[in-house]
Amino acid sequence: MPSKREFPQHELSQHLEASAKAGCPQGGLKGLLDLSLAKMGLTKSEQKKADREEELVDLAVSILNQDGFAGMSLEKLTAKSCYSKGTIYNHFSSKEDCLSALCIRAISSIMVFFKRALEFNGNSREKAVAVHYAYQLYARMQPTLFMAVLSSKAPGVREKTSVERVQVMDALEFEINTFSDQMFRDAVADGSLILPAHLSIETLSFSNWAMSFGTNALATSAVEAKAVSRLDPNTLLLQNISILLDGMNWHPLSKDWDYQKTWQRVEQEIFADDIQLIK
Amino acid sequence: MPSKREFPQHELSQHLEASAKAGCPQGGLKGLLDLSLAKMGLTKSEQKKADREEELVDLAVSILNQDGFAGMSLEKLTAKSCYSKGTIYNHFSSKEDCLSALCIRAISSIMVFFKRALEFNGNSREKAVAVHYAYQLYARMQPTLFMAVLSSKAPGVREKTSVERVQVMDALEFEINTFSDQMFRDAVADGSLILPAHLSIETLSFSNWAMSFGTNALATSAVEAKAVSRLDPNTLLLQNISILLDGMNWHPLSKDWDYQKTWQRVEQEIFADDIQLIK
DNA sequence: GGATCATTATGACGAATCGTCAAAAATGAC
DNA sequence: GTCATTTTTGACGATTCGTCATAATGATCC
Repeated sequence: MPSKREFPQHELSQHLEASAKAGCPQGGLKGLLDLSLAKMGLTKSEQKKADREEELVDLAVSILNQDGFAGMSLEKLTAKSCYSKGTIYNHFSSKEDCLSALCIRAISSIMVFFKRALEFNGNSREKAVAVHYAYQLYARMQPTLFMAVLSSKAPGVREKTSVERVQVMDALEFEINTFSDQMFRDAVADGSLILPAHLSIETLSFSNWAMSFGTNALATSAVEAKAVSRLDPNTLLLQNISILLDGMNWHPLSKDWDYQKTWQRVEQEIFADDIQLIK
Repeated sequence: MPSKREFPQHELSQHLEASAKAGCPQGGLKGLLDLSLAKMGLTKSEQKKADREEELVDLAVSILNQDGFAGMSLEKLTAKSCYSKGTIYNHFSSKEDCLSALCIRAISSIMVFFKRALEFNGNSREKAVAVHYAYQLYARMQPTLFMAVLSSKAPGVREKTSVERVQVMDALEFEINTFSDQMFRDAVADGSLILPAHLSIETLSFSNWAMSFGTNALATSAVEAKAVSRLDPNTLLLQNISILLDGMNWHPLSKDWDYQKTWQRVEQEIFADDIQLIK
């Protein structure tokens, strides 16, 4: 479920989008896509609806980036789109439902990043490092969206999300989960990681996630805090992950390998284009 | 800044508080406290205001626990208190300011827990484990409040918080930060922890925080998620922390010491009363 | 084309919340 | 008791939420 255009607001659309009613009818190259997309059981009207939802989520992302989490409202989305409130509520059953749609977009994008990271040419631990790089990169590119994913887990949000969307979210979570587990399975398979006593693949996979999430969340939210600002943001995650993976005894250990170098290689070889957008 | 009564909603006040206008005048044992409290430069009216703010934060916590994060509103707080909207806004300059007050309450409580945990009788790493236990215990006792602390770091919230409160928050953060650093300094001092190459006290302290926060945040928010539910919630944090501290080479390593036992001892010897409230 | 029915879009509406402010009440000084 | 200062009050306009009767659009059949 990769999205067509992911980070428009970093380029030039900031101002374009601000002038209301952007991206309304514009049936430009849609026609070309119709053939390829309509092939799996989607009627023309369903396809139209899906396209519009894509547009609306794009708009919602731009509102989120502009006005922050609390500033996001379906009222604004209505104003910014060329549709009326009723139509908006036809797509999103509630504000929370819209938030969940944003999260689905975010998780999908992260998954795409992860798969790209996995293409890094290196040993199993280096690949894991590459995936962490991807996670951190996304958190820096889309800080608000990154944090919003957590909010969407709150009970109040989940309750007000349409059942279909909850299913999609759960499916995505399962996918990303399986992906993470597989990294560890691969490492065990190639002998670079030997399962410590009493620890399962699932436990290692989760601790790996918890550390990465915790580091990115704190780095994103608490940039003004001394605890974070006193450290180097570029290598924060790498250092934390290195300690953790050393603790798992995942070879080669950080004392025997220059993961700083790996980190830089990932940046240059896989995400050179994306890192440009930040700077 | 310890709060007078911390976890009222777990006992019996759920229903009591629901019936509106709770805890209004009730000048019960206030008189007794006046003497001791009024000693540092607080006029009588300032003291009165501080007392009322304490009451209001109590009420706000109960609303938060009842209606969740999004359901919290100063309108409800007004209705539940015996004051009018103007008075409420006299205490909290905005909804976000009130949220920050809640976070100050939360962080203060966590700090109290930490100090209690530090009294655990054991080696330096066991003390660290005890502090993690305290953190996890608070997250379980006050899940919404625990997550709210993160939200209060968002720029939109910080901007709308009164300057004095921001100062208090920063001071608290510094205190908790210093506390964490000190644990590592002590460990280095007694020889159980030797600083790994190129890693500072600050880095270790932060990675320790990131792991604990990440684990607790995910365990709190994603309880329904497979990635978390498939694991044992009681030992989740201990396992993650054990891997991390092993990675730091903090002795005794987990293979040489039964930290599971330590974990249980902390529960029984330090937090026996509090763990009762959860079960 | 035109009649008929189904689907979708619209925006007015009531309710909840936000934050403000002029007027009323309380407090305190003399 | 009087006056000045501080505090409290609740009515108010603005914003947002989500709903729903009505209008517009589109599909189908004659």
